[in-house]
Amino acid sequence: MRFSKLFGKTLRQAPAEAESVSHQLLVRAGMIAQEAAGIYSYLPLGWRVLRKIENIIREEMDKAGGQELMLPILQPFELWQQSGRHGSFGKSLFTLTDRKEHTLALGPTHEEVITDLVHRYVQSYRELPLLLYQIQVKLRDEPRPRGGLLRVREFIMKDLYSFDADEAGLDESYRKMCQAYNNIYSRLGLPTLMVEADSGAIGGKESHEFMVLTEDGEDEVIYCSNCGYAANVEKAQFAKAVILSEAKNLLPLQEIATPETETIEQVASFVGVPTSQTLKAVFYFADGEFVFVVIRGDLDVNETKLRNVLKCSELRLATEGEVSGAGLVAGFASPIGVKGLKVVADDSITLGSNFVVGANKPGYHLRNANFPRDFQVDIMADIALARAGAGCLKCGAELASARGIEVGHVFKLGTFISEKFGAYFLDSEGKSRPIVMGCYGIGLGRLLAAIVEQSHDDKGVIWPLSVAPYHVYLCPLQLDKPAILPTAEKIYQQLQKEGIEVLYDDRDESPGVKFNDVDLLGIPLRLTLSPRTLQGQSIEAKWRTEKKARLLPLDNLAAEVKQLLSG
RNA sequence: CGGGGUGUAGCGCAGUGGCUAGCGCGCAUGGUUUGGGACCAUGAGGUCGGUGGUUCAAAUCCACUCACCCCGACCA
Repeated sequence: MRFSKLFGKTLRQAPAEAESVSHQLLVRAGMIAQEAAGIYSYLPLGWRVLRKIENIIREEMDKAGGQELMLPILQPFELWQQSGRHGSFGKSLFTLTDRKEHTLALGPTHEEVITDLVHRYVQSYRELPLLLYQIQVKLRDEPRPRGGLLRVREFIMKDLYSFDADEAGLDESYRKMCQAYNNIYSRLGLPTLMVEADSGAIGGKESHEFMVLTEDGEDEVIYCSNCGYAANVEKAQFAKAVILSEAKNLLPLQEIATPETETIEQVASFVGVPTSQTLKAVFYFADGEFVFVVIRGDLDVNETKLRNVLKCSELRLATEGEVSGAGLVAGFASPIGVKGLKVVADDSITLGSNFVVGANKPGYHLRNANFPRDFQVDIMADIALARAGAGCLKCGAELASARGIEVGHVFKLGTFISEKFGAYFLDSEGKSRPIVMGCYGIGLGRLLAAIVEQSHDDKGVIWPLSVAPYHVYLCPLQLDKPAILPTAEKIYQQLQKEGIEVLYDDRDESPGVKFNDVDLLGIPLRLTLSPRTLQGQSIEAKWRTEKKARLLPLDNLAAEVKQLLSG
């Protein structure tokens, strides 16, 4: 490719709205351009990178036994009613109305379509297992697109769906996919961490995410460097310390005046106990129902866990008005004596005794509250948020925290979707059983952005060879000097003839401009031809990742370059 | 949806009521340059996000509205 003909120019300054490193660099390099919030065009260079990522993914999916197909983006809304997931996807589901006033959804994912498809074709266990995948555009009306390509509303995603006869088959498909994912990340030069995850709106049981650890990641990962336990904070479990009160026995309830103590910290220090000796009350609205949540004072509520135990789709904190409307006194609320409200407790309230709780009247708390002596709960579960410093549930070592970009997510779906769509098969004994499903997604654009986030310097992007838009940047200097241009042209032809991907900078620009552009674009190997090098019948070769250059003889250059690229 | 911010040339920005809206980069033409974002000259490029209002006069003041960004909520 001749640089002079390339569509998309490099920019010295990134647009003001670009905040994340990958967003800035990709825009400055002329690889992507924003059209609207969370909607981007890929320019030729960016598209080349994306297609390379796509091909690597495709190769690994095929190697794992996947079969590629193409599914519709326009989907009958009825499919979503049939699966019941229109509720869990909620407003993220784009919908439109056709001329016959029929509602269609723009596919945010394709479990519905593929299960509906598979149920019409698969009738026997002999046809299983089946691994089907697609690489195509998905649309989600995200509440807040952000970070350039990191979170968008229109994106290209590889999604593979596995169909197995039983749980053991699913386990095998799941294992294969995890292996394929690790192959993909390794070919992309992207270190990832596999973490336990919540399955969210997709649904299902076991689920893992693949995280690229970086400070600007939007997810938080809790991990144990001793035993290797790692989980998204949404899912992370931890060992809750057992708190022993000074008194060994359960003491009688005692009301105490606690003026102007609204927060747990104020209450604890006023009464003279640690926060772990108190109980905290938090109020939510879950699908329109008021919920009273109680948790030990030193812990916080994990809203994802709470959502899961409540099996609700919409969850938010209750407003002050709703709290007082429920007959509660904010800041002094108490689980003791509540009537007619759903009470959810974290199991930490059983790991201690003689707690301080609100008295449900302003300015007063109660000492020595004990469960279940003094109050009852409707649901007791782990709904606590893990934090760095807590103990690992598996080995007891101290947990740590890091931020990450989610570049892959795999789910064991089970049979809930196949049952809804009547995707049953006959097993070897002639018995009808639902197909056991899994799904495995990778966002290509996010992957591209994650590579940049994780591989760049102050000059620009540093592409790994496997996805670089071009492998070689051919850079003649002083084009008006004798023999420079003809020699460069000849080299360009030779390299192309040998199948080397070369970006030929035929522009009449100063050396500084060219060098800065190639660094920004992140092309791995730079070949510089100047009167100086030409005098010795040589050309200078320099890797993007290295400071030092070396001279290569001009004759047999293509072979030399090939050697360098393969080595 | 709550909080904060920004909309002036392709990009970055200046311009707090005054008549012809500027600067840098980029772009075009000519010339001089050439190993890390050269220089000179000339030039093209603007419904100042939109609508309505106040005023003799609005990029500038007021109201409404739209778009985009950040934090939170939410979300693979």
